Amino acid sequence: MSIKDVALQAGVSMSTVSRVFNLPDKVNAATRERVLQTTRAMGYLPNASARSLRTQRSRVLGVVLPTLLNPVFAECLDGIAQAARAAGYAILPITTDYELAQEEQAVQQLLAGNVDGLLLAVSNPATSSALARLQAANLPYVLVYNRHPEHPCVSVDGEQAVRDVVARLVAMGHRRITLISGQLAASDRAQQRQRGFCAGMAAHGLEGSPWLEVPFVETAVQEICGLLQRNPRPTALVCSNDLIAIRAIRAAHLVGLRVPQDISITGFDGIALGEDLTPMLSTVTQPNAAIGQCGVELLVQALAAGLPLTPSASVSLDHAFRVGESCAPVSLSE
Amino acid sequence: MSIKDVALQAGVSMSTVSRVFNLPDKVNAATRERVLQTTRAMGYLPNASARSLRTQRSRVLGVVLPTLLNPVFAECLDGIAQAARAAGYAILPITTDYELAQEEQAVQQLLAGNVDGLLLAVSNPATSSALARLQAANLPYVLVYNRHPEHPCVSVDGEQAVRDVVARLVAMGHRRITLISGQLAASDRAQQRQRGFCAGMAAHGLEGSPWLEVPFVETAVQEICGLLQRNPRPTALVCSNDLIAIRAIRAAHLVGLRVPQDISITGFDGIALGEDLTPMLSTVTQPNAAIGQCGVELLVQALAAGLPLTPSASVSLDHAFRVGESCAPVSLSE
DNA sequence: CTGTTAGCGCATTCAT
DNA sequence: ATGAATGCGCTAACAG
Repeated sequence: MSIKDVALQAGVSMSTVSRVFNLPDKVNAATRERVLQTTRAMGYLPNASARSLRTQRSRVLGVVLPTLLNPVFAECLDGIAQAARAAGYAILPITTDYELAQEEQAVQQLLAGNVDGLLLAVSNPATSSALARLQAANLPYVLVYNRHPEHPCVSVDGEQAVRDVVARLVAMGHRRITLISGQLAASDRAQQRQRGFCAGMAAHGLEGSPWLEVPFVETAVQEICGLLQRNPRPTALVCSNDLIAIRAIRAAHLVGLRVPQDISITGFDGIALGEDLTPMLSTVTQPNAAIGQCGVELLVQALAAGLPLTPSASVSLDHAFRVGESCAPVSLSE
Repeated sequence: MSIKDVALQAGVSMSTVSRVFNLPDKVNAATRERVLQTTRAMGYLPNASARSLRTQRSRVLGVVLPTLLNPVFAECLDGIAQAARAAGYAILPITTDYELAQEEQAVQQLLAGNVDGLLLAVSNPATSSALARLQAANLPYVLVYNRHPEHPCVSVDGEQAVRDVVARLVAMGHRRITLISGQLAASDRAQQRQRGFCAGMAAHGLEGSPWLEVPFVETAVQEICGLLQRNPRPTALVCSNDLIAIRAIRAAHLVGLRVPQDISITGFDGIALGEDLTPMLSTVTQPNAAIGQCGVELLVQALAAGLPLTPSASVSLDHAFRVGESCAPVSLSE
């Protein structure tokens, strides 16, 4: 059923019906009421495709994220959804599983889909061909979580955050600290955090310490168990995200170590669940929902202004350290 | 840039360009190559709005879920995304936060958005006005997680599952078993599980046992702490989902009870994370991704056949009990 | 195998 | 304040 049917039924022209929806002030109050009555009675809904075809805008924001199985991104998407709804935009989220091919495909699909703008978290802004394509299309976009001087980004300073974590652990007496990182190639966040770790260790004359890369969640626990059974074992693990930290806690228990008495473990991301675990996760918290909200706001602003977003619009949000229960001073017996 | 520009550039008609994309066999191989060359060179992408306006199909499936902050639904959405992609469909997910008004709005938006079909998890299929609207629109849809004889559903038998859980606990010697439920009004799943609990208790002559409703996650830990400090306290908690179970474990620790030595705790849903917790969550596992996949397959089938989905297409998938570490026989001292 | 044409549903001139 | 006419980009007859 189309606007035409409504017009016929209400005894007005198509234009009038259209105006009722788009420029309600421009139509006589009585007529407007009659039309609205009719549309309700008929259950009429304006066709989104036709509308965007005609106006060249869709009031839809595309969202590209690695995965929703990591609560970080689910929380961020939640923030995006809220802010978008508040601004009168719908969202069209696509996940990429950290795969470049899917990143590209997602951007392609979104470009063809008439979205008005894009929020995305890519693996690596410096090398992303998806981003290049986006810029070529001249569509407003903003990166979330990524940091790069040539793109508009909403993020936190992960490098500094991890440096601080190391300092905190050192202050607790830890010396043998190991970084457990996800696949370093998979994201600039992992690299950022690794840099922070190295810098933090170096700052305390501990630069010799190694790190462990656990590319797949499935085998993470096992690999960490291996690490913990070496001699001497680390007294603290700095995990590059919360999901890894949870696995590290698991691994510690499996090899008979108590957290935090025998080993300290920190995470990164601040997923909500971490707060209800036992031991409560000590972790760097990012404002995940706010990152999404901020991204949407920047985008909507740019759309309203009709201007593309520049790197100078980038925002660095504050992180914090949640003092949980998974860290403790190194025990005297060490 | 439109199909027209490509046609001009390639020296063919619009129809030919269109056919290259839609009926490639129907066009001369040489011409096809030339056109493809041109489209690539120009960076042309077919406009999705125009296409769906013209064809009255979008190859998009709408998805309505309560929230993605609960990993159950994130896992399900992941399954949906995979299956949809495999079938050549895109997805358009919307969350409702368990609110009826948002459910309705979501369906409305999706109906206007030219989706070809819908997957949804509603609060209550029996009373959902969103569902009624959907049926009126004659758009194929399938419910996930919900169970109702008058709708096509993909779900597990939550009632039976909880009965089995109760039987399991009773076999371990537990008598004082309490159900910790989310907001019962918020979903038919919660009600289903509660029925299973009552039935299971009754089957063992324990019908007098009460349950605790914890409507908000924020206060759940506190409320459960209160429950655990009563005298006599329950020796086992049956939680109506995994997120509640995790909070229950937290609560137990806060009041000084060991899990499972002092109290047994079970969950429901089988979120992936539960397997890496310490203690590993003992819980009813649902095949969350498979539920989504199955829903998509049913929907795609129906779309291919051009027929709406009937309640008789409903599928009940198997659940299982994951024997974790959060349950133990009631201790002798009890 | 390819081109011409019409129209999907809507918003927007321009006219009245 | 309202109506008639046009075209957004595309696909599907139909014609050749």
